[in-house]
Amino acid sequence: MSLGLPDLTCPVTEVAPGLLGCLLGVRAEDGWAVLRITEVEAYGGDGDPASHAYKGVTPRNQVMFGPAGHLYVYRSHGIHWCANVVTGREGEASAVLLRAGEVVEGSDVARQRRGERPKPRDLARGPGNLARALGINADHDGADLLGQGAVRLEPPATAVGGIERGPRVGISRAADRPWRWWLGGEPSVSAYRKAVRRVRTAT
DNA sequence: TGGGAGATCAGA
DNA sequence: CTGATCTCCCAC
Repeated sequence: MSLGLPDLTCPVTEVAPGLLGCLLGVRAEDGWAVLRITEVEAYGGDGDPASHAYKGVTPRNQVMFGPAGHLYVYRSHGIHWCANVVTGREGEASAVLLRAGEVVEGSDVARQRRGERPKPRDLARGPGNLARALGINADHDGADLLGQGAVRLEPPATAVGGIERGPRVGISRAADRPWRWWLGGEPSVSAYRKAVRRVRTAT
């Protein structure tokens, strides 16, 4: 049960569960929407082979090495955008992947961005869908979450409880680490899937 | 409810 | 060539 925002400079495995229930507001070109975070994953920290920062700084992951409280956005599978909250001390890359949430404001805009197909609970289910529902893209990479900018992170509106924990989704390395946390009973939480290596393309 | 395949591209 | 994914389609 947390009240305010967690201290983002703490170790990522402590910060991650503290982000559950927090609110993330995003202003994009086509509108403003707010989301209640219901599922997260920790990356980085001490030698995490599943982290984008595992092999050091690159143009893509440089935001992860910066100060806590900024948004790290990357392109996934050439199709989706995924958003992370950078944590820890400057220089030591670590971040919390936002995997799912419940849209609490601007659901009309979110619906417009996601299309008619998905059910209400699927609006921001899964990291790619979450980013799309909020209108997050490369423009938001590096955004300061604690100021009055386009992306803002705010404390939970109500007490948070019922936190559950388990292995991360869709990764092949260090797949056994229980670095995913979610709010039990929340319909927006991703279904667990093991990582599957693609076999090959014919010919 | 869950497994399998395709889409599509940036990173190393 | 692989991947911190999603959606559609099919079997059970």
